[in-house]
Amino acid sequence: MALFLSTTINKMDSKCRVSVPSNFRSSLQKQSFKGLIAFPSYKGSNIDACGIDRMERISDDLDNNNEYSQEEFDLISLYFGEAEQLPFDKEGRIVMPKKLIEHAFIKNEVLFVGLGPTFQMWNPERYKKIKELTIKRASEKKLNPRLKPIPKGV
Amino acid sequence: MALFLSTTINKMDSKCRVSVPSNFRSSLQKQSFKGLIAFPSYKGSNIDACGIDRMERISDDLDNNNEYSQEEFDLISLYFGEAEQLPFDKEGRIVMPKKLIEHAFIKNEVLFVGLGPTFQMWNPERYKKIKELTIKRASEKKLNPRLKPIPKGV
DNA sequence: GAAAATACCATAATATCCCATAATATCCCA
DNA sequence: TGGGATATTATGGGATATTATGGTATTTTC
Repeated sequence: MALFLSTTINKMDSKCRVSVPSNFRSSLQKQSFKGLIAFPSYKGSNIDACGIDRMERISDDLDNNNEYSQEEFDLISLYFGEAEQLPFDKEGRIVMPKKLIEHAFIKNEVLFVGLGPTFQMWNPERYKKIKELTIKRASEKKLNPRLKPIPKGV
Repeated sequence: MALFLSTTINKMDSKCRVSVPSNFRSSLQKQSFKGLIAFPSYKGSNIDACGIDRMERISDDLDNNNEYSQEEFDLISLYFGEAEQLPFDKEGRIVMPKKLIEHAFIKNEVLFVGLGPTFQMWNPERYKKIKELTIKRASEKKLNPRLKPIPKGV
């Protein structure tokens, strides 16, 4: 499974083309669909994305696992409906659909943020603000930013 | 699981390349990603690092564990965005990203400090100062410097 | 046929590879 | 155990490949 890390800012041109960072691309290129799956985040004004592998797994899980509640099932279904399948061009770029551009207030720069199995795309300034807010809230609640339950054997 | 021990100082060249100490390298080379994961320490001006194995476990844990609060999840997510995946070149060097160089005030030397399952990278002079301060504080509080029983699994 | 979408080509900047070398560490066998 | 022979490091620099980013041409779509 892919592991997306680090952040990169790339430019979006007049045709709404954006180069996907090469380190993200390398794992996406290995998958059955050469590109990425993107959908508007329901939590905020950013775009959630991942490779097709993850979507296939979620789909299989949804099909075989009866532990989902009706609400969960409906929510996931919504995701599938709003998901966009964005193929790479020869240069490793994707074309940003208008819906996503509007949802995330993308101007001419896109910030890619790795989140492990998934990643996000942001308007860089918006990301900065949200990040600062997250840190502020965490320090107010005195959350320990250390990765908590250390996984077995580590 | 990797066990990083001892300290080494290596030079960073004009291309920001640093040779990773061979004893660290040998265990990192065995992992699925030939290189290391590095991120700015939240505690101070140094760099925390480990192998991909550790990150994969943390990522899986985050993906499958529902016991995190939203704040915790958001905060940990920030880490993934700040983490850098640094591959070895043929000679066993990594290229230090500008962000990390700035965070840790790296000049032309990098100090590698083994911490068991992880390790750190420092500006050597800064490390020396912090180390002296730590010892001073410990002696003031009359802490017993003997190693306590090592926690299971670490 | 006009507009939109896609493929194709060009290029500077950057990152990576590949080779060279000196210093150090390791081996090996008398 | 000594000490020469061999291998491995750490480090440097030039050559090569890759990236990100334009623009132009060609194909679709309606």
